[in-house]
Amino acid sequence: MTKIKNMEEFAALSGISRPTVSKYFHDPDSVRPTTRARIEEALERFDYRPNIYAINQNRKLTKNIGIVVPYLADPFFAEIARYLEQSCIAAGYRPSLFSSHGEQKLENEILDSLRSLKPAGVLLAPLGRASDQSAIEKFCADVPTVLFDSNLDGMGAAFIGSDNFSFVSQTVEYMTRTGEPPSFFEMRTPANPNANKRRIAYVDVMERLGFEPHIIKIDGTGWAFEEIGRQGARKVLEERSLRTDSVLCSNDRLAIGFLAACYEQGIRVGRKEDCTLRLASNDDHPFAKFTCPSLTTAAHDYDNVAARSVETLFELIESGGKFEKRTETLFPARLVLRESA
Amino acid sequence: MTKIKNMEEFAALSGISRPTVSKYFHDPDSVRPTTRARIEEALERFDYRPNIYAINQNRKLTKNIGIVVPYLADPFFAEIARYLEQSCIAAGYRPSLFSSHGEQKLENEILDSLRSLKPAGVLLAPLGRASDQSAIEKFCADVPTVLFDSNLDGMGAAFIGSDNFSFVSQTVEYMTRTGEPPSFFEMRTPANPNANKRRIAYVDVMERLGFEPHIIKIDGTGWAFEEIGRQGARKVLEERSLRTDSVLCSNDRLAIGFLAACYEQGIRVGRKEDCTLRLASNDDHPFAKFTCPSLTTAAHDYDNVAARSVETLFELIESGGKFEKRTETLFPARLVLRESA
DNA sequence: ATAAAAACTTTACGCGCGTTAAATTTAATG
DNA sequence: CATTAAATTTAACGCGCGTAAAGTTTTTAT
Repeated sequence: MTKIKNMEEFAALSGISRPTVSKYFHDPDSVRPTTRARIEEALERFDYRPNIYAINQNRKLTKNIGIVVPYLADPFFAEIARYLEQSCIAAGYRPSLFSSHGEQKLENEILDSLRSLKPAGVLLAPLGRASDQSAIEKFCADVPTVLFDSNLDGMGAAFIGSDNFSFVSQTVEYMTRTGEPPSFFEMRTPANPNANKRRIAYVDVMERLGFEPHIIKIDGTGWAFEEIGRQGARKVLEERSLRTDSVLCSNDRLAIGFLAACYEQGIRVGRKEDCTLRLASNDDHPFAKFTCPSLTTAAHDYDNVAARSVETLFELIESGGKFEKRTETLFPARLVLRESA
Repeated sequence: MTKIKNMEEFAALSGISRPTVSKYFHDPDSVRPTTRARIEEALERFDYRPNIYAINQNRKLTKNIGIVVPYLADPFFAEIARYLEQSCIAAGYRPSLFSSHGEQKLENEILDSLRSLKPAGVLLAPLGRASDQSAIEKFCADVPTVLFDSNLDGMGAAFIGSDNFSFVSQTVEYMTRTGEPPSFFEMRTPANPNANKRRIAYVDVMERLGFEPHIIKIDGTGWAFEEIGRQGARKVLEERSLRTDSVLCSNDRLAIGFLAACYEQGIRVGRKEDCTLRLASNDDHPFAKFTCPSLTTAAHDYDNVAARSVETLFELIESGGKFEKRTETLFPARLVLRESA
């Protein structure tokens, strides 16, 4: 089988002129069906692919899409990234995946290198508090960007995420309905803006239900939430400073640490008779099913968040990179009842 | 500040000729220090970056490196990918990360799209049994590739991974020394070749120590190991077909499922007096620290596997993409004693 | 059948940079 | 200061493809 060097050669072999072949690769539907058939026939015989670099050099708009998540070692982001990737591919784009690994420096570097990729658009889940706001603002001014998961005021052309109020109200109401109203367990300085919204929602819901909110703030920085949660829970349990027999964690990864601490101290968690503590949480982390006991939690609407994010990005790209006004789309949570509460 | 369009313009502004500027970007040390200083000064003032696509169009060897892992939702691979990424960046390369998400079709597509990226080299952790061997073989013939984590006979220029024998012998010996010799718990048709090596090592070590091996094979396919492990453990526990009070799982993700099943059934796991089962495993998964009880396991030498992988790839690239002969490098495990055994 | 529209071919230029060869400048050496 | 070696400049070509203009063929509509 002959090795094809370039489109010229391939065009000759397929019996179609190069400009038409070029047009075909840009959009197969833009050529006559008979022409298309001939090209695709040749494609089967010769296995030619246009040179990516040459293609993108002259196109104002590449077919690249950048996907940036704050922390890929968190399976939650790995899952959502997977969905985003595949949606992009299905729509004929080339996604590239990046993780900021929790570091501002890295997030900035990624945005920098993304810029030179000249992407058609970017799906960005920012670090949050740790983000370099001005860097992100500048980036969004140059590149059509849709924010997801973690909102930064006014940045990007749109935001798609989960409705933290829905998360917390469902978990709080459930716990209140079936037992004592929960305390709220969170990091003192959370990395993610969702955490702040959840705290506010907790206070709000508790007051609405006529209970006094009780917030437990634990120390620790970084993205090792499980360890932070465990240390914090140990301290709380040892000091016996827990005022309630039910706790709502800000997120599942903290809860995983909390459960580990309980297990260490022989505290049985769950709603069975021999249990002294009920624990619920938010996110429905992929591992929440396998904790001991399994974790009652409010689940993200993964599929909708991901689907709407890419849809929005595609709309943005088609509108030339700008929306009339920034929109924020929030999807409600789904309560997942398991053993822990 | 002026917007710079191309290298011509930037060269003019910096007062250096374009070919020299080009040389600088290829290797800053290849120009005279005074020249370098002038370029870098201009770089500060004007913030210009060469167009990636134009750069790579004419270079036989790009500065791209592909990193492919079988399943990114497994934090183990996310962690190792992070290390690999950063090593590549430090060496002046541009890594791009891909996950096969456990699917052969996707792995093939990744290799295809990687080909058109014309990477200087690729770090590939293949799916294993599910891989399309001939596709990978062809790919490795065209692109300098180093395999890691999961070995495929004769493929790639080198393999770097962990010594499964070291893993299993340490866990088996420890369990034997401190209690009953363990049964071995694994999937009937494991996705990963390491699993086979571990089974063989188990049999080998048991016989060497004078014990009869006992292997429990459970059903299930795919990459949802935790769920497979739980289902399998449930069955074993319900049928009371466990012949020993100690079990060695082929990998941590299965063990996580096993522990969940034990918890459900009220079986206490650990080496304390009230425990009826000891469970150990292999991999030292990022979550192994947070299971209940925490998991005794054999840890990969993450850092060395990752470091050696990139080192080897760089050597490969410098040798022009071919080694005299294929090498296999295996790093021993480190036993991590926790609560489960 | 004829006119108009649509698709295709031919020709040719440009993108931004790699790269090479010859001419020139600068630095290093004795 | 003269001699060499090394670095830089100038000039020019090519990479593979996008794309535009003008001419030709095919399809669709009347």
